[in-house]
Amino acid sequence: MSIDPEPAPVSAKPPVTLREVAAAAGVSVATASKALNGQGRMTAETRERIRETARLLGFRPNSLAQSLLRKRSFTVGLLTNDTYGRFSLPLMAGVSDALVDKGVSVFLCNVEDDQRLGQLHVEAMLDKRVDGIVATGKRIDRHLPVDLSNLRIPVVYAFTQPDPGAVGLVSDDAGGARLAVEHFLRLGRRRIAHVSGPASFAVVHARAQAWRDVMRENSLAVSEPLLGAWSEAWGHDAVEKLFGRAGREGWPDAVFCGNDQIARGVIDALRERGIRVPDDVGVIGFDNWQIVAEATRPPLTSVDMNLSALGREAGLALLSLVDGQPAAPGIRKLPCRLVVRQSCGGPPQ
Amino acid sequence: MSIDPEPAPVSAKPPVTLREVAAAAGVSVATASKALNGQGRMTAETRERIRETARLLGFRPNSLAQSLLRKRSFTVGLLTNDTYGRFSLPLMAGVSDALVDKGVSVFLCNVEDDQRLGQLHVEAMLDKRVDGIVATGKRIDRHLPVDLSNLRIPVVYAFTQPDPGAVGLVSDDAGGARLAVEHFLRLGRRRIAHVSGPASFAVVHARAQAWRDVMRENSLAVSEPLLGAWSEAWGHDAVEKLFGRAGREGWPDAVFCGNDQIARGVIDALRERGIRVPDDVGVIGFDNWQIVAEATRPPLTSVDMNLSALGREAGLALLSLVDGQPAAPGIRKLPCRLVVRQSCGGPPQ
DNA sequence: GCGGGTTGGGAAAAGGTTTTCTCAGAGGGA
DNA sequence: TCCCTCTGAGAAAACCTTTTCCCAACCCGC
Repeated sequence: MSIDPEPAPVSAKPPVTLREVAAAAGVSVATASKALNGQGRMTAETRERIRETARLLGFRPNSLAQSLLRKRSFTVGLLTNDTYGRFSLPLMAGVSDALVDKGVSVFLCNVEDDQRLGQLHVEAMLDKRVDGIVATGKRIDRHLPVDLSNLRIPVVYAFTQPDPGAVGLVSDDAGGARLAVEHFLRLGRRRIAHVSGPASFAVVHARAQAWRDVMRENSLAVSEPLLGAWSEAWGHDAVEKLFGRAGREGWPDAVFCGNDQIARGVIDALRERGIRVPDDVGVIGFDNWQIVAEATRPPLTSVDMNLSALGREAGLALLSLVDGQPAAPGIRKLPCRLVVRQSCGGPPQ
Repeated sequence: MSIDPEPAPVSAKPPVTLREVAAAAGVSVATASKALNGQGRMTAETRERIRETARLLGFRPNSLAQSLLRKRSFTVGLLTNDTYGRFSLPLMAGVSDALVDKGVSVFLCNVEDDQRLGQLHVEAMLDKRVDGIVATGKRIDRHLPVDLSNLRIPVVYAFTQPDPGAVGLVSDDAGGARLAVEHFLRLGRRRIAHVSGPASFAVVHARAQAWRDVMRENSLAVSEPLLGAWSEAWGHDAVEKLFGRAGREGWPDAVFCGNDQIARGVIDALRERGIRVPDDVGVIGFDNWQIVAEATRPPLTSVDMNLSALGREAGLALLSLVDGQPAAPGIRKLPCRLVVRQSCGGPPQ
């Protein structure tokens, strides 16, 4: 009876190293390295032989060793406090997409609103020598619960409040609002109301101001915006306020909403009152939260903040910072786009 | 006139190394390393002095160097194809939370449904010597578009179809469905209908079967489940099918829905017909998608799959695999929980 | 035949840490 | 005094790759 050999863990053989490639090709590691990186001088034949050997052996350079030497790890950290992910996820996907092609990987760091967690993540990333950090959040007027101001590495802020002097990317909320209101105007609507979220949000004011501006530019009467919550329930209440009065002559013929949930509430409340959308009243939302916008009856026209493009831009901006290109500090605003569905009358011809 | 010195890039001084700590403390790097790691033998006084020096200098060991030596990078990869993130995000947050405390960071890899992207991400992770991979998806009966079967490193599948022989974690859909149906029964409902998503989803059958089982165990008549789409619109249609017939004696007194969107559609359609929820008909959803569940009128009781707990478990399972603990292959099901709101009559006392 | 340039390739250091081995000195027993 | 054992600490190898420097051989023209 023989003792069984140690049962091999599933394919546990270690990765092949440059040294093994060199040995197999009968050259030194230095030559092997140069052959694979297109550096140094050697006969084309030697270079090709080494390359072929590496290919055959399935050699892949150890990124850790490379990073140690180059002082560049080809990783970045992505900080977020948006657990729910409605805004973060497209953003994160955009960052990751922009970077994966350049061989840069992204550490996911969910810091909630927890100082300790933030600290923990930042230290872990620093220890792992990330080349830079993208900080994202769920609103652009709040800081993440971490201090990124004195790091050795570049930081880009996307959809969250940047430190002074840092690079920040946000969506152009005012521009997005203009898109919506001007769309209404092109369709011939004139009495355009605005229903939005809590006054504590900076975006609420930015969007309301743009709405006001466009109305005034077109010499239209402008009332106070209705500010409440980011909820369907508030959409219902707002309809009561707007359409509760007897006599339909004062009723709006369009409602521009601060987000899609409010718009959903508005549309449902209008239907319950027998007011037709879009025939009697047009509705436009904000966020273009697809699953909500497509479930309203009729489907909701909405402003899209292009968050994955924002993420991509943030990733690229960080990369150029890492490469040492100076970037203009300050906040850069990226344009929104209007996604036309059926809640404000057919698209203009 | 003197030439200005090179303007220092913002705090560009490199991190302090062990060598510097050793020099400052007047010992060798070997001794310094041992002092900080609690290894080796030296006077308590020496150890303390070195520690103090390191603290003063803000020394943090270079994780890359450590990883290179220990053949353990304290990073794992997180693969997902759920860009929208409704399921992925809590899962991902769970994985990350479980691991950050152990000093393990998580690479975010969004592979969409793109083979090439999957390949790219997997190779990047392998190059960076991740210790293991968590694969997650948006449904448990589909593979990710990557082959993880012959990797050198352990893989755990969470909420996606595992390779045969691998470790997989999913929610207990049947158990979740039982929770819902049994809740109805406790409240005295007897004619419980089931409206769910497309028959192409495995979970649809698992949930429907559990519904059927509970009904039969309680000697209740069971009809065919209504299978359609995962949408509000289908919820409306299903109500037409269930409640369209004249004569309310055959009407259900409860509807168990395959997800929250269907439930939302059902509730809205019932209200439009003047059927009261929960007085006439109770409704329970699935997924506990908070933002939907809380916006229905009345707020929706729903089955929660505990996805962040699932993520946590997946992270821990991967870690023990990485540590060499053998794990039983196969699929482990984690319990769901019922979140009671107001759509099926007051919570049982 | 010889100096100078070129060509192909290797040796070695560097990056930061951990770990094993070695060693000098101190202390103790005979 | 001699031998042995401990104790505290350092030297060096190892992890894997890149890059700089160096060297031997060859070719050319004179």
